[in-house]
Amino acid sequence: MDVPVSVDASAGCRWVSEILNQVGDKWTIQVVVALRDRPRRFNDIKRHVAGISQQMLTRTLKALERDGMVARTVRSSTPPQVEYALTELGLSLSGTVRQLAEWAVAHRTIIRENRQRYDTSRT
Amino acid sequence: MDVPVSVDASAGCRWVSEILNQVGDKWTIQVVVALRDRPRRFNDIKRHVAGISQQMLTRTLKALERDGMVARTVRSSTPPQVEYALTELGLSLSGTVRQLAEWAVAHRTIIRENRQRYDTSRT
DNA sequence: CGGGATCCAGTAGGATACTG
DNA sequence: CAGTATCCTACTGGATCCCG
Repeated sequence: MDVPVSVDASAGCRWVSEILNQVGDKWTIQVVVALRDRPRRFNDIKRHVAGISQQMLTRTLKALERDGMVARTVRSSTPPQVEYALTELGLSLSGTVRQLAEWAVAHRTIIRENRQRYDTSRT
Repeated sequence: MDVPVSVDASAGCRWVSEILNQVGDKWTIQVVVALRDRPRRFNDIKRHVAGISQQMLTRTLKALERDGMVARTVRSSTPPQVEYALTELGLSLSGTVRQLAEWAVAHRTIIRENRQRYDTSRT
């Protein structure tokens, strides 16, 4: 893989924005995190994420499947079982996201303080 | 700072989503990238980002300033000069984002292929 | 030059209700 | 159980005019 490492706006920025736009939507990460340990079925994910509607879960899973982040396996039986699992691509993303997650957790206090200071300073 | 490093859904996920929601919006990253090399003034950033409206640039900069990612310096003169610079917090974020950027660039081809395959497979 | 205020279109996302 | 279809609301983002 001989990929240019530098991200100099022209080529990379649009893509980074696009990726982050998906990853940064309201649910994608939480779904990915829910799948990181093991494959899960639809309502299993729904229970794990908590707060997501079946509508949004469907959309999120479809987007992830489209990108090849998640593999969908249908087992025809009664009741039907559909299992979702992270692919290697999805797993590698989750690893990268984890770093951002740790950054977010590590700096949440400072950010919270900054916001409060900013908000109160302009009453 | 005794912050738990693990991100096990309950505490971290909401924050990660919130951070990524801002970082992943349409312009934040590009603005941060524009400021990574050196401080810039409003229209300088606007020229550098290309495509952004002054409205969205204002909002983006305000959000970044609120979080303490960007410092705003006003130099009262004619014409007035306002300079924006990344703080250390903003710089550290840009470092973390850079990794995600590299991931995005490195996997863009695969993702593009996955999407095409998915889209054509369900014509 | 560096914005603020306003108006407006498009989309993300929530709440059901219905289906195989 | 695992979705699809529909409707509705809120926010995002663009354009434009105005102001210090």
